[in-house]
Amino acid sequence: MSNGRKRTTQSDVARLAGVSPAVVSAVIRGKGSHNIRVGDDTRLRVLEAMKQLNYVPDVVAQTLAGGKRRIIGLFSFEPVFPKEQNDFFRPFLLGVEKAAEANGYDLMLFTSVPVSGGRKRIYQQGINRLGLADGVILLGRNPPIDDLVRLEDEGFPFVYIGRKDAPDRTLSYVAADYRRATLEVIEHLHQLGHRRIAYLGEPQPIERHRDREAGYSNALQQGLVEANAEFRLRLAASDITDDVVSELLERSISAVVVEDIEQAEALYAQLANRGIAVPTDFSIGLLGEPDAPSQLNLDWSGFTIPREEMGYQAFISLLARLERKIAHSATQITLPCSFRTGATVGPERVTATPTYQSGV
Amino acid sequence: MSNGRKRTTQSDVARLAGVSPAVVSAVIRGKGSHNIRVGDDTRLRVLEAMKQLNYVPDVVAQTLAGGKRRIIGLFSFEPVFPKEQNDFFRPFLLGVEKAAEANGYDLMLFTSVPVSGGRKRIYQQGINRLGLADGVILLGRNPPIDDLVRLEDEGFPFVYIGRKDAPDRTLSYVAADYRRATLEVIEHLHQLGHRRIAYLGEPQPIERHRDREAGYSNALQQGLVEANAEFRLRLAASDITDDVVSELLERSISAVVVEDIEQAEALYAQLANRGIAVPTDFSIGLLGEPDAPSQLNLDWSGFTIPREEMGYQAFISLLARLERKIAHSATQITLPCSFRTGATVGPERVTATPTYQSGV
DNA sequence: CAGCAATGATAATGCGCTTTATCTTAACTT
DNA sequence: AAGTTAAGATAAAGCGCATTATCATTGCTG
Repeated sequence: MSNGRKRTTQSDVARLAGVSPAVVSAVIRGKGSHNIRVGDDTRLRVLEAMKQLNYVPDVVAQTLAGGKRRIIGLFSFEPVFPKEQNDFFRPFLLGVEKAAEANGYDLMLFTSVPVSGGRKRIYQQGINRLGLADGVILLGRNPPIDDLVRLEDEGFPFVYIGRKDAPDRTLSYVAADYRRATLEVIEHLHQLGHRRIAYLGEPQPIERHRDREAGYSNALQQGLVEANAEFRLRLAASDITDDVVSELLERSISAVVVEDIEQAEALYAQLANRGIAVPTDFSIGLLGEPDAPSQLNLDWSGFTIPREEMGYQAFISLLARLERKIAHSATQITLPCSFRTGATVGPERVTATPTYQSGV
Repeated sequence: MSNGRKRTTQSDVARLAGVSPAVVSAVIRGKGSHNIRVGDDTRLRVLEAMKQLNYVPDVVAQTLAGGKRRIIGLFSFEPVFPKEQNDFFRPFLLGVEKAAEANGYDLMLFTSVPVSGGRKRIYQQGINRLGLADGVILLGRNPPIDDLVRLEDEGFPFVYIGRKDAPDRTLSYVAADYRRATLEVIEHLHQLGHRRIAYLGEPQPIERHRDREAGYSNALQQGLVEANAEFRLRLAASDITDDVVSELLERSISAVVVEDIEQAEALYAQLANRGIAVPTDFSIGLLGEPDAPSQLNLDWSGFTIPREEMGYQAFISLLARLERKIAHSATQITLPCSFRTGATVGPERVTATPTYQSGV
């Protein structure tokens, strides 16, 4: 049907039913939209003919003629079905899938993408295959910003899952509120008595890291962290040595909030080397949730990213954009994370810098 | 581009480049197939015009006009990105994705499918949306066979992941060799001295269950299981009561091979109730691997299903079918499973029916 | 210099469907 | 009875592209 022998077409049906092709089309599309009226008996005759010929409308032709495809593309700059435990992306996709299903859309996974310099790209010698979809949801930690800019300039509707900024453009995205979530983690530490809290992050911060650090800045502004305790570190996990611990102790730091699980684990290990126990002697707040398989398998205190919800909202947001037919109108949505207590944060243990009466 | 304002078309490019639309088409398609020749300078002019207009070919139109779609559909009768731990399907999809990527195909996830009676269906009032794809890979434990039959009769190319039989039809599929794998599990039990081995399966067996049972039958034929020990049970997990254990003991059964994890766990629990330890006193071979989150979290002896490989092969097989343009030519592929030892199978403990000298 | 093959390009047709403009009757108005 | 409206259907124009048949040059052979 789709290959090999000739397809059964609308005209075949029309001929058999003794009507014009337009009527067949009208029968298929049902009432509304078109101004073709079909009598009940005629409709039945057409349906009968369709059945008899085993007729299946050609979606491609329908699409070309009609416009709406009801297809949303899904483009990931990383493998869509990751093999590793690392399930970071799955919840996003689940959310998208649910939204698609709820709205009667199909999903197109663009896997035939060109790779240049080890990175997936949207454009292949100036051509993007995304065109088959009405719009596309983008995904992945480190997209080539050029591609996004170009896509935006073309007016192709897309929504990024995760915050993405581009120079002189306002991109649409659905992001998690890392700033607020970071603030909450610090508030929690504050409630437990911590006043001297340091920040430990990726050496090469991008949007999602900067958002977290902004939360730390907010905490400073609000006095949740003592001003003279402000201490920001940007180190790769492998650079978190014993010296770092020394420095933290010298500064009387009692808690650290950490961007990434790898760094958190490295810090934990170095503390352990010194015989410093978490959370008894020292607290670590993870600014997120462990996504890579944790060797230590600790119950980290931190927050949960609403991944599935983000996927869902990305779809909805894209749909809204499509339906309003406003090509250039960015929507930026930020969803709250959920703070969750774990076993790596405890009450401050009054040591070098007693700020209070020692309570319980 | 795809919505709102007019699309940039080939004619636009042609006009700007001062050539006919056919030339633009030829430039896009590259050498071969068509008999249109384009001079180098002309080609450059066209490419320049394309770039300038930000032209993106319409895949739909390309397709309708006869070009290859390079799209393989993926239709699952169950959610594609399952929320639960139950990751049964993911490896299949991973395999398919890899194959698609390797062959420059895109994947179309059909999620906008109609649901009738709680089951996903391909046909929606006689219409299937699958037509956009060149062919489709089907997936899911309990498809409505009617849909498969109809799809097959239509000549729409598809491959099922998992064995599927339909009356009077030969369907294409990629399956795991459950029969052979079951036989291997029993051989292993045999080597450990077990001679009286029972079979425990689903109350409503379908292909994949029957294949396993066929392995048990083979084992009987080969004398791996004593003829008078033949004992086949088909019970839901909830029906596996203490009576079942009694019956097994009465028959001097020393090992059971079990189709499904749920039943295996139920049996394990009932044995434990009686104080019968696995694998010391009794052995259980699981005919597969635990897919649902196991409460017991046991290290089951059983076999591994080559899921990713199945996905990959399904794609390759479909491709072969498409390229040969043979609509009706089923390909059935069976891939071997890997036996793996776990902690639920041990040497037979000579009890009621001592067949040997009691060894170690 | 006639004859022929490449080379470079065009016009026109059609893929299968949707939709707009149009047409024909039959059924109501006043 | 003339005029209007609604119902039922059709013809025809694309949607954006690929392809086939065709044409105009130019270069080359003997």
